[in-house]
Amino acid sequence: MSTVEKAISLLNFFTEDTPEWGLSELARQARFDKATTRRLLVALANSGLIEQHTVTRRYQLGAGLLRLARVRESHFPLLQVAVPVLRDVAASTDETVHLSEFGGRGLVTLHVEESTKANRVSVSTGQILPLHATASGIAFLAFSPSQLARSYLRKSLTAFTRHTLVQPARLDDAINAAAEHGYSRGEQGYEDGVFSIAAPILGLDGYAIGSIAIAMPQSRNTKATTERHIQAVRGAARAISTRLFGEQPTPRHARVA
Amino acid sequence: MSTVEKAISLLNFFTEDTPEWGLSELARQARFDKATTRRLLVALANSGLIEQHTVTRRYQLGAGLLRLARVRESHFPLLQVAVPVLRDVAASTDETVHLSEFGGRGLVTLHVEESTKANRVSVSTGQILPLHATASGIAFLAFSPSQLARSYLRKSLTAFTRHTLVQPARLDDAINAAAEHGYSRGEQGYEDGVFSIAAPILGLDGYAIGSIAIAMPQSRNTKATTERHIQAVRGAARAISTRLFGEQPTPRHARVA
DNA sequence: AACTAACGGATCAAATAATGATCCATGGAT
DNA sequence: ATCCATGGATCATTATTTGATCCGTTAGTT
Repeated sequence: MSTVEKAISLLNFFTEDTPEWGLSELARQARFDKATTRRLLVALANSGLIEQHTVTRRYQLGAGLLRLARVRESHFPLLQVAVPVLRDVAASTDETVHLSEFGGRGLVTLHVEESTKANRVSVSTGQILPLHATASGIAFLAFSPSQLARSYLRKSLTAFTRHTLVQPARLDDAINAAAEHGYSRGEQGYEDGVFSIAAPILGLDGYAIGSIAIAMPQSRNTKATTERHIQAVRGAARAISTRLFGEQPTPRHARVA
Repeated sequence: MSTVEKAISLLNFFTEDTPEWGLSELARQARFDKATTRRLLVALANSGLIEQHTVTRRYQLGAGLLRLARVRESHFPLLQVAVPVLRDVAASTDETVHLSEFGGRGLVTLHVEESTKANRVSVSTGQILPLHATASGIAFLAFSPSQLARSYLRKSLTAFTRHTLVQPARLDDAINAAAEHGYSRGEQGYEDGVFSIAAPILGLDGYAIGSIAIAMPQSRNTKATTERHIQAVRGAARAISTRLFGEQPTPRHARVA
C-alpha cells in the first residue's frame, strides 16, 4: 500500500454514520501510527480534502471534494442522468432501486431510491458491493474484460450467507447466464432474505461501468412480477447508457472459460 | 510538498475545461517525472479517485469522489442549503451571485448563479479566489483568526489589475472596514471592470467558513442599487449560517493591527 | 513500406521522504 | 489532586519514492 493509498484510505472512514473523527480514534481504526495518521491528515487538509474543526480539533471531509465531484459530474454526468431513471423504476415497481459504479476496487453504491413499502430493502449510499455475492456484481462481471472476472475469481470469495456463491464453477455459471440474458439475479447471496435483479450499464467500449439493481424481500419474488422487473431494470440500464453516450454501446460479454 | 500532496495536486488539473489527461501531457504540466506521475495516478486509480479509460488510456476523475462528496454534503449540507438562497438573491438582483468556501489553501468557488443580463459577470465553479484581491476574500479575512489574515499579508500580494490592493496598509484598511460593516467591496481588484459585494458565511465558532458575493459590471455600481445589494448579500450569508447551524453565530472579527 | 516521434508503461540503484518510539502540554473525568 | 486519553511535535532509523533509461505500440510522415 503506497503512502498515497494510505492517505486516501483514511477518507473512506468518513461515512454518513461517522462523519467526524478524532486523531487517535482514527489512527486506531485505520491501524496506522498516530504520528503517521496525523501527517496524512495534515497533507489531506492542505489539499482541501479534509478539514479540521478549529475548536473540537476533529477532522471531517473537506470542500475540495465538492469541487472535484462537480467537475466529474459535469464531464460525465452519471448521477444527473441516472437518478431520474432510477426514480422512474422505483415508482413503477415500488421496490428499492440502486445504482453502483465500478471504481477503484469495487462496486460503489452511488444512489438509492427506496421503496415506499414498509417491508423493503434498505441500501445505503457509499456501500461497497462484493462482486461475487450481489446481482449488481454478477451483472458487472458478466460484461467486464474476462481478465478482470478471472482475476476476481482467484481472490478469496467470502461467504456472506449460506447462499453466497463461493464455488468458482457455480459463479462461472451465474456470470455466463448473465452474459447471455443481459441481466443477473442475486438470491440472498449477500444478505439473507434479499432478492435482486440487476443489469449492467455499459460504457462506450461495450464493457460495464456499473450496474442498476432492483432489490426486494425474497417473499415478493414471484414469477409475475419478476418478469416485469427484469424488463424494467434492463430498460433502465440501457436508457442510462444511451443518454450518457448518445448511442447504445455494443455489449462485450466476458464468458468465463 | 509531501507525496500525498503531490498526488492530490494532480487531481486539480482535472477541470471542466480539461477533464481528461494523457500521462505524458499531465506529467509535463505538473512538472513531475513521467514515472512519478504514473505511480501517483495508479495509486489514485486504485483508490477510486481517478479512472482510466480502458481504450484511450487517458485518465479522468473517478467515482469515489461522488461518494465522498455525498458523505460530506449529508453531514454538512452547505450546497443543499446555500444554492436556494443564492438563487433567490440572483433572482431579486439579476446579477451573478457566487458561493465560495475556504478549503486547503484558498477560497474555492462552489456554486454560481448567473445573471440573465447580457452584460454580466461570469464566474466558473472550481475557481480559486485570491484572498486579497476579491470581495469574497476580504470578507473572509475580516472574520478569520487574525493569525490567518496576518500570515496571508506576509505572503506575496499579486497585483492582478491596477486596482489590486497590494500595499499591506491599504489591505488592512479594507479588512478592518469589512469587519466593522459586515460586508466588503471589491472594485476591479481581480478583474478589470468587475465590481462585487461580499459577506462572510460564519461557522459555529464565529469565524468565516466562506463567502457569498454579488458580482456585476462596474458600470452598474450605482448608489441606489448598491445599498440593496449590500442588504441582500448580508441577509443571504446570515440565512445560510442560520440554516446550517440552527442559530446565528456570534461574529468574531479579526482586526489587523 | 520504412522511418520517426510520441505515447504509455516497466525497471532499479540512488536519493529522499515516510515511519513510529517517545516526549510534551492540555483538558476531562474520577 | 490525580489520572488518563487526547492532539501535537521530534528525529534517528527505515522503507519508499524518485527519475534516468529502457521497451513495445501506435500514429503520422516521407
